[in-house]
Parts: sequence; C-alpha cells; structure tokens
Amino acid sequence: MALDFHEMERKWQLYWEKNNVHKFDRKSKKPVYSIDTPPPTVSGTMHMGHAFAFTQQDFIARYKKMAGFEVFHPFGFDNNGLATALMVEKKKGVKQKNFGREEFIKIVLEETAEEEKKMLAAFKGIGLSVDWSLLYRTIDKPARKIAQYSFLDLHKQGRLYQREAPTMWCPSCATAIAQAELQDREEESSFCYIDFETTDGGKIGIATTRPELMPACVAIHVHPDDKRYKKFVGKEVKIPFSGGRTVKVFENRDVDPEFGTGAVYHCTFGDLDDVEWILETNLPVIEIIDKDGTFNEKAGILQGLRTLDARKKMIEELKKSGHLVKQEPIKHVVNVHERCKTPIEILTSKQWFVKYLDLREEYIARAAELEWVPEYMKKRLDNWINGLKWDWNISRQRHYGIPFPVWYCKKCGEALIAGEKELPVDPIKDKPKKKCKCGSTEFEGEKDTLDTWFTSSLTPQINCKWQEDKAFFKKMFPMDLRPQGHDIIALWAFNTIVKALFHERKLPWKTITINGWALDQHGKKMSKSLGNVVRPEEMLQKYCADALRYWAGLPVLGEDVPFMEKEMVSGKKFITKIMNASRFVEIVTKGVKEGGVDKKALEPEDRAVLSKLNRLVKESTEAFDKYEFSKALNPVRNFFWLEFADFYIEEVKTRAYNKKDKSGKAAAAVLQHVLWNCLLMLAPFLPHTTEEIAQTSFKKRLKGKSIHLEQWPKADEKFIDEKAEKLGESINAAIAAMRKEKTSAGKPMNTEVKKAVVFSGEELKQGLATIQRTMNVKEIELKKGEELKVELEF
RNA sequence: GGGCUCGUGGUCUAAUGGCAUGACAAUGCCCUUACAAGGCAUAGAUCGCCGGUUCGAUUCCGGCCGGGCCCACCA
Repeated sequence: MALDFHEMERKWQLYWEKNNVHKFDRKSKKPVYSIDTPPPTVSGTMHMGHAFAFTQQDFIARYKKMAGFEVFHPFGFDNNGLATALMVEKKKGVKQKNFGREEFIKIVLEETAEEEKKMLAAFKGIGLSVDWSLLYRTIDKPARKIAQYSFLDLHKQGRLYQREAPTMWCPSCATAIAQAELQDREEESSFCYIDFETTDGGKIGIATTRPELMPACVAIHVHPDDKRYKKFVGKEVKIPFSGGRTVKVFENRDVDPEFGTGAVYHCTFGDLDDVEWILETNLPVIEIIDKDGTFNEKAGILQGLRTLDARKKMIEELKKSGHLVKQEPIKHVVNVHERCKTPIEILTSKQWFVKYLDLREEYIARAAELEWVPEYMKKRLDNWINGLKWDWNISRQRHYGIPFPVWYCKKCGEALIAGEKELPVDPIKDKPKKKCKCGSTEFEGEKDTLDTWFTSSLTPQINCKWQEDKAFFKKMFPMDLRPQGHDIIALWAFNTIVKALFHERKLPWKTITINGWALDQHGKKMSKSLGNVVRPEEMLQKYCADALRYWAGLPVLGEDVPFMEKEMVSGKKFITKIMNASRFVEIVTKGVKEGGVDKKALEPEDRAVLSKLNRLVKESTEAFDKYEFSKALNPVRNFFWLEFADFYIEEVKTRAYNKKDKSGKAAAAVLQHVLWNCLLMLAPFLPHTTEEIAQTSFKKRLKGKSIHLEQWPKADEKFIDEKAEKLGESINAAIAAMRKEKTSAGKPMNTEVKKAVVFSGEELKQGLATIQRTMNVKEIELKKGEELKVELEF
C-alpha cells in the first residue's frame, strides 16, 4: 500500500498537540510521573545522539502514561551559556570584546531564537510525547530568578566565597572555566632541554615543553633521592631573560627522576601541579600572561605576544644565547577548553566559588540512594567525586549569561547581595535597594555571569516552579526520573544532586537513567572532523520517524550503539508489515461485532496465540517497569511477525473469510484482540503507526482521543496455557514442513494437496484440522513418528 | 596509569551451567485474494585469546588482547 509516512506522521503530531494528548493536568487525581528532561544546548542542530536519547526517554514517558500515571514531560532549551554565545560569535563572525554588553546580548538572543525554531521543529519531528506548553529556556526570566535565588540561598548557607586564586582560564574565550569543562588533547610538541647556570658556576639542565614561561620561573625542583642533583639543592640558579633573577633549587618527591633531565623548572603557572607547589613552598607568584592571553610587561622580551609566538621567540633567543642544549619532538596531553579547544592557562583572578569539597562523602552516600539504571553508571559518579580537587568556580567573564545578583560598594569594596524580592536582577542596570554597611550608596554591579551549569543544575527546581508556586513545588519535587547521557554524569547529574542537597536536603529525583551514545556504523564517535556524522533529519526524510524510533528501541539502555542504516530499513519493513496485517484484520472483521472472545468457540490455534499473547504482555510490562525497553520491543516484534503474521493469520484465514459461523466469529474476535494488544504494546515505540491504525481500524475501541491515552494491557492468567502452546508449536512445525515441501516442489503455497501424511506424536491429532485448512489439504493422515516429517501428494 | 563497559555467523544482536536467538546482507524458488516495501527455503559461528572451577563453560573465576567512555597525567 502506498502510504506517505511523512504526511501521516506530521498529521498525528499536529493532532496530539491540538488535542492536548500529552498535556500535563495538574489537577488530575492520577499519580504523577515527572521527568527532568535534558535541555539541549542551543548551539546547533539536533544530532543523532539527541534523537537516540530523547526517543528512549519518550518510550518511558509514553509507557508510564498508558500505565496510569499523569506524566509530566517537559522540554527545555539551554541557551544561557558559553556554547550558545560561541555559536553566535562563529555564525556572525563577531567577538564579544568588540561589543558593549547590551548590544552583544541582543545579538545572541536574536540568533538563539532563530536556532531554537529549527531545533524545535526537529525535536517535534521525532514524535516526542512532550507537553510543549511546558517549554522553558535557561535564559528566561523564571530560570534567571531561580538561578539567582539559588545564589542567595547558597550565600545564606555560607556556601559561597570569593577569592583571588589561580584559576583555569581560557585565553581565547577570555574567561575562567571549571574543572569539568576541561578536555584532553594529545599534541605534538617540542621538548626543550635547557641548561641553567648556578651562581657558583655549576650547570643544571631542565627539560620543558613550555620555555616561554621562563620569565615566570620561580624555582627548580629535583627528587630528593636523585644523586645527580644532590649538590644543587639550596643553590641559586640564574634564569635567563628574566632580568637577572635567580631561583632556588628545591627537593620535591613529585618529581620523576626518569623523565626529561630529572630536574623541573617551576613556573607560575604552567600546570595544575605548579599551583600546588606554589602553595607548598610559599614562593612568589609571577604572572606573565594577561586575561586576554597576551604576555605582559613582566614577560620582558615576550611582551605583547601570545603563547605560541612567545614559545617560538623564546626558543630562538635560547638558541642564540647558547642555553638550549637540544630539542626533541614529544607527544603529550594538554588540557584544552572543551568549547573552543584552546589550551588553557592558569591565571590568578577574583572569582566566586561554591564550597563543596567538604561534603564529598555525603554526595557519594546520598547518590547511592538513587535508583541508577544501569546500576554500574553510579561508579562513574563516585569516581568523579573522589577525584574532585577544586571547589566549583561559578564566575564566567562573559557578557552573555545570567548575571550575579551582586554589587560592590565603590567606597569600601564590600559585596552587597540582592534581596529575594528584587530577583531577577541585572546589577549592571538595576540599582540596589539598600545602603552599604559603610553608609555609601555608590555601587558597581558585578560584570561576570554565572557558569551555565549553575543554572542547568537547577532544572528540577525550574520544572517544579521553585519559589514561584509553592503548592506545585511541594507536589512535584523531587521528580521521578532524570534521563541523561553518560558523558555528563560529572557535570549535570552531579551538580544537580549537589544543588538539591544544598537547597532541599533531598535528592532531586528517584531514578536516574543513563543512555548511551549514537556512534557511527563502525562504533566510532560521530564527529565533524572524522566526517562520519549522520544527520537524523536525513534519515527521517529517507525513512520515517517511527523507523528511527525503532532503531533507538533495540539496544539495552546505557549502551553505545552504532548507527546502522539497515536498522532503519528493518524498522520501515516492520511498520509496513504492521500496516498490512492490520488492513487484513480490518477487512476480514468488517461487520463483526466488537466484543469479548468467546472461550467456548476457540480452536487450538486461537488458544495457542492467546496464551502467547498474555505471556508477552507480562514480559513486556515487567521489562518496561525496569526501563528495559528493548526487552519490551523485541519480543513483541517477534511475536507479531513470526507468530501472529506468519502463522496465526494464515491458520485462520479460511475461518475468518466465513464470518457467519461461530468459529469464524471467534477467529475474527481473536484477530482483533491480538492485534489491538500488540498495537498497545508497540504504541510507545511506534506512536504514529499505531495511532494511524487505531484511528482507522479501532475507532470504536478508543475510549479517548488517542491510542496513547489507552490503558496499558493487563495479562489475563486464564489464557496462559502451556499445553495449548505446545500443540500450537507442533501445528506450526507441521505447517512449516509442508511449506518447505511445497517450495521444493516449486508449487505456490495455495496449491491444493490431495493427500498429506504427517509423522508425529499422538497429540497432534487435535491440530490436524488446522493444518488441513491452512495448507489446503483434502485428506490428512497422522502416523506415529519420532521425528516430525510430512509427505505430500499433489 | 586508574575506573567502568563491551567483544557471539560477513555485519548487528538475544538468551543461557547442558541442543547458541533473531535481524540485515548472500543464494535459490514463488505475483499465494493483508503484504513483491512481500512470502518460502538454503547456507553461514571452535560465542576475542589462555588458564582454572565443574561430569559439563559461550555463560562462573583469574590473566591477557582488542574496542568504547570517563578520570588522572610527567615539567
């Protein structure tokens, strides 16, 4: 049947929205099931991973709805962050430093709105059961208010502090970043061996990949057990190109005597170790890099350059002066900023921090109370928490973002925090309502903005209208489910848990499901640089949304899955099969009164299929309750295709064509019953296809406006009958054997068989009539046989 | 380097202490009154490698190899 799947799917998407099928009813008496969905970053298009993860979360949402819950399934956009601003900078070819704050924000907001529209259409296109009226954005007023309120509350609890401290800094984005925003990148670099002279005429050699930090060198470290350097300990070493400074040689157990020369030159700040060493040794800090990434006046001959040029220049100068002994190529890992891939620097600046390292053990203990699906993902969080070294730096030196609700007194410098009633506040535009402690009324607003994770860690609070609607919050918090990817356990899951514990002393949800990634067909990560990105829109265009959803329903939750186009083909074929089988059922049952199955009129094939169906319902329900949706989809698919379509339908065709007698009516009733229940169980996976069939063939059965408002089927134990299934198996086996015979004889399946002899066990006697009908056999005989065998006479 | 995870016909996958599912691809036959976007059939796997427990291991245990993700990294 030629059917335009795209048109069909669009039709139902619009229908659901128009008829409020997925609308959350706050007043409903049903128990609530709420989902804290991941707000995708507005910085590009919907990618395969999105389609994969959101579809998986949608299976759960749709199932819960059918299982009797009032489902709260919102959708949000994360558009307050650096990623969004960088996307706009790139798209428009601009940089924030060339604009005033307000102007820049305006540009970003305009562009974001445009991108959002595209993304929204894409997400709607995969048929999510989202209540779109709940759409939120992390830059909108409610989110701003909640983020700032969170700041106030943390401040009240003494969880915030401001400190001038060495911080990981992105010289390209010109902002501080957090530990979680780091990424590794392996780089080819040059390992420089440099000889220093001691003040008493000796020579000590060091090796470094960062010679440009020479002017910031504050010490030399050697291992205390290293005999080669024992004599240098405590001596003064002359540092070239640093205005004749000398530094001391220290003993330090962190030094690896095997690496390089075994002597390390220590600069402020080359890497994270340097920061620790500075704190231990109480050495001076010499900062030679400015916030915009250029070397300053303390860098002497390197002033005005940026890191890479400075490195080149320093190497040249060291060569000329004879300090450079040799250079060798080296591969090493550098920390880069995940957003722009620029190697980070460590600079001292004034930043706001959330104090949270002290409660690491509590986080681990509380997080263990959550239901983790799959369970093993919890370890990733533990791992992360145990490795935490820094408090959470929440200051970003960016124009675009949620502002800190903070002013500083121009006279005494004291920070003044906004009052609850003033929120949301923009301290640049708005004036504080209070005086400073010192009596001054002159203030300057905080120019920094909050880290985007400071806000996105509050999605449960945003969804539950924290501080906005107290009754609603009480009803909804904590939420039931957080579905998210394993890549952001350390970021999103962790920060959300921390925030909920700080603010509410409660976990933010009951369950957390972790979905895997969509990889390319060879199991590699999809990335632009590898050129292996498959766009979901393309696949939707080529196949259809339900086919894509079918693919997302196959794997086990949490596993990474290679994207295979053939799964799309397979899904589409399945959909076609369902449509065709449904059409058959509709045709043969036309005019038959809908109703219960008459148990007395059942034939062996009916009893077998009903038994299997009811077992399947049980199995599928149990799987869904454990979030094992693939174990709900696969068995239904196999039952539908391999049992129902391949055998049952064929077995009852002749009965069903004759609707007048009891047996024919029973067949029609069973056909309808089995198909309808399969549709219900497939509805979470293939919402469009099942809706189409429900609306065309089962209109009378629909209690509400959509199949998605129907009750999930309940298994009826009365029908589960092992004996009936066994007989059914034997019947099917005999039919399969006859098909094989017909095939090898080159005959069509409907060819009349004059006589058939079946060698099998006694019990098959009750199934002979079914076999006869199905295979068009005139005369049939059962002979005793150990192994099943058939002989046909045409 | 540490943690977690995966490793089953050509490809992807299911289950399981005792005959290893199914899909896709391949091959052959069939226009059969739901379906050629289909049906039927055929062939194809020493279940990554090595060792242990066991009457018996693909399954449990240990080691190794390989893929993936996260974390830490040597200046």
